[in-house]
Amino acid sequence: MKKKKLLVICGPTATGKTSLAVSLAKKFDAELISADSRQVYKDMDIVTGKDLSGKEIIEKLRLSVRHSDHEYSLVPYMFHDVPLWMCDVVSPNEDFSVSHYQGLAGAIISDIQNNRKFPIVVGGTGLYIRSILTPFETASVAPDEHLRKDLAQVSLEELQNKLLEVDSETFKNLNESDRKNPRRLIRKIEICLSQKKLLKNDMKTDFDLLLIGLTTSLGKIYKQIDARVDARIKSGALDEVKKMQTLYGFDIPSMTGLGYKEWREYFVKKSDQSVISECTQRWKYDEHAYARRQMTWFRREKDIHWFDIEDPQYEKNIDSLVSKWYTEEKNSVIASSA
RNA sequence: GCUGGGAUGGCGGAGUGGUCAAACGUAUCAGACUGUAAAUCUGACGCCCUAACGGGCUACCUAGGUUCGAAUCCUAGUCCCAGCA
Repeated sequence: MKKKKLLVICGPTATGKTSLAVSLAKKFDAELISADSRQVYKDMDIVTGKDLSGKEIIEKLRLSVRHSDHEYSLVPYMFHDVPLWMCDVVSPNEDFSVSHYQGLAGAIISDIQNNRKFPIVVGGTGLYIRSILTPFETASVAPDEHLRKDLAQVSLEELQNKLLEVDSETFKNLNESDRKNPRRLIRKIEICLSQKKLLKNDMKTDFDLLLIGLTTSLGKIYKQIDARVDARIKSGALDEVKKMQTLYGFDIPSMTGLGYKEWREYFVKKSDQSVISECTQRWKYDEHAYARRQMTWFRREKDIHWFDIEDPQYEKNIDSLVSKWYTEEKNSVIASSA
């Protein structure tokens, strides 16, 4: 049995992943799947850098996918002459998480692989990419809103004790950092309390995989980020924030994204000019930190072929790598699942 | 020119005789991570040695001084800010 091809383009923000993906998709007649935890939200366009002017939909590719009691009707945009999936899939106030991504993007990928050419996953959300490559079982344990609400009031120490009581093994396996992370502790408790029977191992996928990472020095990334933030503000980012704020407020997950959360003070407290520059700087710094976090995630992922975008040859090098991979036939040795 | 306030680690900003290499915040660097992931959390952060416990050196504008001991008190100087002229 022939393995199915999947190309992944990842790396920190502001390194030109999308435009690389577009040119590769054109060349190899592929479809793009965004791996971006923020671009899944409708109407959050300028701040998240969606850049979907025109927004023409490819109706004939529409795909209906069921995930945790919801029916999602997915459809790609025509983006620079290439189909682009997983943008605008839910409203900002709708539930969305890795679990959704794993289900929806997974379905899109098989659909493309079975019926058309091949998919290119492109984005900077490491966990989402991970969920495609090795889907995980605990993703099926849905949040328990009651429990979360209760535990939100509880002190760190109490959370630790609670988890210790519910499942001491799990607690002992946690590292120092996670033991001090309330959100993680709550989720662990949630999983342990759920009656769901879980498989021990992650499910395995068996793609003919090529991972490409784009990067460069942090200093250069910071410069890129700063310029991009300024540009987004010029194109009306603030109006978008204001609109979202009026519609949803600042207290929903989608509003914790970079470029939104920083404006809370400006829109809620005092809206004078001096605050604008403070918030803008804050936004830039937060993006810097985000790029760093992305790097620490991706550094740990094995099998990524890294390219420095400062290298004048990088596009050429990627091109030949992909061409070689694309024409190469790889047979699956063990077809495994679950 | 006079009067008052101030000068602290990359930045902001505590500290007013010992427990201060100096709270806290922030930037920066590194790390974690499996239904909030652009989220959440952890560590480092004057220099040097040590695997670590720890130790050494240099530091709170500058120069002197008081004191067993000073970022903290005194004197002079430099610069900054505010009020007066």
